[in-house]
Amino acid sequence: MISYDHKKIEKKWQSIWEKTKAFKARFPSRKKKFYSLIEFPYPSGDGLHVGHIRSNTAMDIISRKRRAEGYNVLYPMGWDAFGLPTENYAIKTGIHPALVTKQNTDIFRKQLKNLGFSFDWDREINTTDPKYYKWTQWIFLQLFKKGLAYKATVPINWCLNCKIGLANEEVVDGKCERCNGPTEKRDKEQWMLAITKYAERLDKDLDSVDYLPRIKTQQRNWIGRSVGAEIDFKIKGTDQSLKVFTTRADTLYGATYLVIAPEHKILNTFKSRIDNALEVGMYVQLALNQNEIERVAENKEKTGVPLKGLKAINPLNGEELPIYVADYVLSTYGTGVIMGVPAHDERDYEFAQKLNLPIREVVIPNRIDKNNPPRKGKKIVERKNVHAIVRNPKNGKVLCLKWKKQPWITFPMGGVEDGEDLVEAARREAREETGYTNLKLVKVMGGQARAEYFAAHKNENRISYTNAVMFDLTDEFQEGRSQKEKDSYDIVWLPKNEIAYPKIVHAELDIWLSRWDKENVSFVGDGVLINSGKFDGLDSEKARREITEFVKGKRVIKFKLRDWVFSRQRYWGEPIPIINCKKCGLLPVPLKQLPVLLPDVKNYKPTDNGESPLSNISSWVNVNCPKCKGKAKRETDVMPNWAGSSWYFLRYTDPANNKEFAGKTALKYFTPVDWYNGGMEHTTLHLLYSRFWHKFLYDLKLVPASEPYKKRTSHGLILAEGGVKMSKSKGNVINPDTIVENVGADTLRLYEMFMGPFDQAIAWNEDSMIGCRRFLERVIKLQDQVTSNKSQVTSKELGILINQTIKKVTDDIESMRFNTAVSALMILSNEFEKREYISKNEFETFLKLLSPFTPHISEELWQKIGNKRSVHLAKWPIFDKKKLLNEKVNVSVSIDGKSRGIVSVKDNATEKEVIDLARRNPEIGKWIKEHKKVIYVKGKIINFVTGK
RNA sequence: GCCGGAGUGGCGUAAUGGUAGCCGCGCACGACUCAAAAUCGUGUCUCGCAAGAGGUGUGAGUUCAAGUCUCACCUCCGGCACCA
Repeated sequence: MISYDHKKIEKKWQSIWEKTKAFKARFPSRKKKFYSLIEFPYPSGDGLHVGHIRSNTAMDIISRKRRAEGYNVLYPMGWDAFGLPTENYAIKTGIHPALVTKQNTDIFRKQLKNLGFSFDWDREINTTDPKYYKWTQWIFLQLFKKGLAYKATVPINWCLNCKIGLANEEVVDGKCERCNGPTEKRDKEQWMLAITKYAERLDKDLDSVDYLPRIKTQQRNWIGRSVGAEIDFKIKGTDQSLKVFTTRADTLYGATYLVIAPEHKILNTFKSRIDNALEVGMYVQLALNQNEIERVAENKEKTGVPLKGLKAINPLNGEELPIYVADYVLSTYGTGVIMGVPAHDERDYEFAQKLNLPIREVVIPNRIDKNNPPRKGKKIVERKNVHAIVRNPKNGKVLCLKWKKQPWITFPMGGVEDGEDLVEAARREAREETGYTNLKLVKVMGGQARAEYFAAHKNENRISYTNAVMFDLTDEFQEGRSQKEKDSYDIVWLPKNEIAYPKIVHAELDIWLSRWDKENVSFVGDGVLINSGKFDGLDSEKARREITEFVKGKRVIKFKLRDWVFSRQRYWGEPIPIINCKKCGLLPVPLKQLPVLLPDVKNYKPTDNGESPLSNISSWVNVNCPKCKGKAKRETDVMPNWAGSSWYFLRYTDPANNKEFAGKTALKYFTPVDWYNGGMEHTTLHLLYSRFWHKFLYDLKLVPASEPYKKRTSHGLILAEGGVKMSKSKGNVINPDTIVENVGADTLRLYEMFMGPFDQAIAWNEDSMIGCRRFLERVIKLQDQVTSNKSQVTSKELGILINQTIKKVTDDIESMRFNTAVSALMILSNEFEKREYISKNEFETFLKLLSPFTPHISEELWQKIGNKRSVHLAKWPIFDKKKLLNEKVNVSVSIDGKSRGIVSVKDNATEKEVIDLARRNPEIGKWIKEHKKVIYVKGKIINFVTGK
């Protein structure tokens, strides 16, 4: 009986790998490189948890596979150790954050080593190491010298608990991301990084990288690129104008007012001309005093006041428009002025409703009939129509006409005469066509819809402008219908869920459906212009161009992305290497003096006035100006913890360099990162920030590629049992140590890969893990069956299964379908178990495929069956394309798509052979009677179609 | 509201448009055992004694054939959210 002593095996191999430096990335090297990366952890006091391991194991598998494929792999690890939890712990305990960091990283390192990850530990880095942050500071100074790091007084998010300024990204639902406490807006002088200067490239270059689509989408949403126009509206009686940013220049005829943000400067410039300046002033005061939470409060009603005495001129038609100030317009986006188009913007609609402003529809949706599209060269006739949508409130069914001569179902409908009332026209059509007369008006379903189609009976193309009117039946009384109507169609009542295209043939149907249950709201989509003078009939896209040009507007691109607030009034971060001299201004610390070291302090608490604790250390703060040698002060703000992680992957390529952040040749060889896996939560912060820094360094010609990561993938969260997030406060965090102790690292790794699709969130379930442990125990037992006796070599079928498994595991690892790769290995192992003997060769192939998942046990067995060199030096197996399929295949026999059994045939069997075989099989043959048609897909299925 | 993603046994999940439920957990029965655990074997979607019928969130559609493709809807998860 062979036992599985995981502790002994895992310890043994971990120490051998460490001694032999088995996973060292060589440099220089003639081999092709592969750089695989995972996010370096923040070494919190809680230690590693099982969530970390999912990403680590996945990239470990890929790294090990790449090595077996002959690559020189760089798979590094380090510590992102600056940050608030450590600092808060220091405040509480008085222990120096550096010491806390040291303790925590020691724990993390040990935990990671116990899991057998193939990191190159010689390249370990730590962002809090002065030898590292020297270069973080150096890069900051390059940004400063290029004008991309600047100081500005900005309203920042201020956390009342942490007493710290937060970036927009660190505020979640108006609350501090870390402590969940309330935040408010405060004006403060802050260091900023001009990431917006790179917005266009950060957006566009996403085309050139291989990121998961959802990652790209999320970044694009965050960057928020939108193309629009800036259009000047003259202020009546002055030589000044208001610049409006809009993405909907096509709706310019529908503008019925302008709105400016409360911060807008014309409020001061034209104060004397505003008749109700007092009222306006009070409104603005109120708006500016709101904090973030109040301003974004849900369902907040729109408010605003007019600027009496000021009028703007619509440049398109010369119309005079009132000007309002309202807090729903943001000063920080666009120009801080919008044109109000209530018919085509929901917010404007809401505002207009509230303040009784006119609503003018200028764009209507357009549909081209799929069944009868317009034909070329036919004359075009325009018509005005109405659809009557009649519901029976008793059963929710809808009144329809089933046409006798056409395969149509329609609503009651007809033309509308000029000047005829819509509702009356709809009533008339319903009565004439169906006989129902007792109808209660529910609503007119929004504005018109336009449709283009070919009217065959008149041989002409039509453009229809249709309104829909909705009624409820008050009773089921029905008048008689004319014979003509009776001959034309039957009356049918259809349930709501059957009101769908193409059963109902109206091209406009989707428009009515979208308005079915909604109150009258504005139409915000693109369509065709009406009520727009000479632009009538143009589609939105064309109209945007032509109208913008006509009013001499400028095409502009705007972004939601804002510059990055880079200051923190804290201790545990990289000091910003700037000296402030009253005479000479802001100066960079001379390069020779880098790094600016963090001084020792007694108290890590921020000061009461919100300054960094560093500001209390006069011996550190007071320096001589590097230029005039006069008295000057150091900058006391430190960097956010996103700083160190914005370039750490570059440092791994050359971690000990003390002349540069990394040597050119090492960078050239190792970067860009080939494959970066990490959490979705970093998509809009770390991932975007590091792309920005990297592009900046690329512009300075300091890195060889414009994008840092060729490929980015993401793992799903591991949740606690019950599907909730793991968190310390809930006490449901699973620590890997006990699992490694009880069942071993290999089992834990295997289970995390097997538990479900890698990219999906999944709940931890310790009971299921036992299956992975059992599998490994059975794999160990297989060694007894291994024979090197050639005459006992196993069957052809097994050879095919092995070949299929090589292909499956190889492909699945590449696409991160680890769960199915493990499943394939289990299937092969089950097959092995059934046999008396397994050839050494076959078992070796199996071990090689298994080794990236469970490296310790694979090494052990590899050695046991007589190999001297490590399994990680063995070549990755290659499958033989010709040996993937059996000669005999199972063909499924079905009658009318219903499966009735299988027959086993040669893979190239003809249809006739298969039919014969199927007929002869009594279980299947009894089903095969008359059939009109046979569908035979070689090697897969044969289907008899009876045509019933 | 907008943008992503997902809905399949008791559970985690698997299925190039071609026998739905592979692999694993759990459960049941059997073997081993004085007994239990472990291990091994057999079975395990639902209804039905059976023959058979039904079945992948709902409703339509395309197809010889739909978990898979199309349209509409419902539910859940993630992200964004007055960005004009």
